[in-house]
Amino acid sequence: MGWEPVRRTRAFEDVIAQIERRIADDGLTVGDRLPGERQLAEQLQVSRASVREAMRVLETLGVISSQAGRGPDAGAVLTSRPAGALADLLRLHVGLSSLSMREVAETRMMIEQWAVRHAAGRASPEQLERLREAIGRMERAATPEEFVLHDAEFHLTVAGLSGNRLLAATMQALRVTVRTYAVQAVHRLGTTDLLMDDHRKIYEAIAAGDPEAAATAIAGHLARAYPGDGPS
Amino acid sequence: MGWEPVRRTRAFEDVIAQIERRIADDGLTVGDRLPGERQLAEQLQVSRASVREAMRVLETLGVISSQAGRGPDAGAVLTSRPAGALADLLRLHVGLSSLSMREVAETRMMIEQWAVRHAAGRASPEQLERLREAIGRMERAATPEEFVLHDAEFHLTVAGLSGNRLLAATMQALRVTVRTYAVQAVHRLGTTDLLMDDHRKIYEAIAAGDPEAAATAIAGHLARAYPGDGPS
DNA sequence: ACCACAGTATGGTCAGACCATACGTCGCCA
DNA sequence: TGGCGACGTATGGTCTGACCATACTGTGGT
Repeated sequence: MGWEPVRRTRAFEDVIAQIERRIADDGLTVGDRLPGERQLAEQLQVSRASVREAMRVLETLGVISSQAGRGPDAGAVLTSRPAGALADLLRLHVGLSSLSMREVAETRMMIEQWAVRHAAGRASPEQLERLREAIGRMERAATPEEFVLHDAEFHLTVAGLSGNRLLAATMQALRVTVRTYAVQAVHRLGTTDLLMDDHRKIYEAIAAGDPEAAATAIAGHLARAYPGDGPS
Repeated sequence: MGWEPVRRTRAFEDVIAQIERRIADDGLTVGDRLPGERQLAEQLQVSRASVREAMRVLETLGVISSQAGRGPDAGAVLTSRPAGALADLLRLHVGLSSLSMREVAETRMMIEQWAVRHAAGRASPEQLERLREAIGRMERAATPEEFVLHDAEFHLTVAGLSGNRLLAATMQALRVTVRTYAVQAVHRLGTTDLLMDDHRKIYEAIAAGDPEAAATAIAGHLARAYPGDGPS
């Protein structure tokens, strides 16, 4: 027969569901505060431990941020940090070998190609300026670590050109995940001249409004950076 | 001066870090069991509550799965379910309006275009067979809910063609997120004839090995499905 | 050989306590 | 009157110890 297993909901799942419902019904939004853990526990008729497990889940998903003490900033506040959650997710699954660096790098290629294709010729002067500044800082970088830092800034700005926060957050998480590899790869290359040329080509294609040239430049750059696992 | 705030790590964060280290060092992999909560608490010199908060985080990220009782399947077992974590993340952030359906739909378009471009002409006979079966089931679907179910099967198979588990998992999460919209949109359309034509075109382009035709077909299909927020 | 029952290890939940933190408030003193 | 220091208090963070529900494991009887 069509029997369904009794879906036992754990207390903390119920807490999450009710918080979610209040977000939808009461129109709670980023910046709003949730009731304290003790109050929430009493209102929902569960123990504080269950409330805390729910908080931990929501915090992991980048939806709340908790602060001890007293005052306007204390307690659990609704936030929006999907990138942190995605980064944790990628790090753990890569560590478990349930995702490979190849897949991560490939996803990155996809996002950046999409972003530059849709941004070529449409980037604002401020965005172009940010790209130029990042390139400038890369040129002046003294160490591989510093270079990678500004390289990340460049590529995150590129992802931001898509105007899509989900893609931007994913890109940020991907960068965090490959950061160690990136530093090692820059060390290995010795020089960053080739990478700098790539960045300039990418910038010019975007500024010139040539989608295919930008996509090609990105592809070449990432192919150089991930010869078998790489940086930037 | 370059003072950094003392980053006081919470107990459960330390637990996560140590579990992560053991995954890396001891080569733990999917299917392996973690020690029981009580034992872990004693070994790490923290309370069971802190261990449980760490477990909740890892479970949220799709890395472990807990089962009560006794025996080989009981306890916390390492798993790999990134899609569930991604779906939770999307649902909450869309609910908070920190992500829009437009961004979700756009991301979906990007993944599917990438997948078909890279799969055209390279899909295995089994994969093509799965696509044909999904189309067949869509044709025989009696209700919009049923149609959307098999439509999801088709599109997930398409995403799987990329050979990239991260993209496949993301696609799965995106589908879950737009599912309600999809059912409503099919109701609104009244007929599924146009959608069926789209699916056949996509299939043919993949089978024929024509990347650009496949990409165009996908784009047209999704444009039809998301006129302002849609299905399929 | 089979089966029923007690034992036991597991996660799930709860209650209550204490600590650390950071703001609010009150009152003292200049 | 203004400032400033001590105390009060609400917040999250942690711990302890207990009990429940679940599901295997072993044991003993038939």
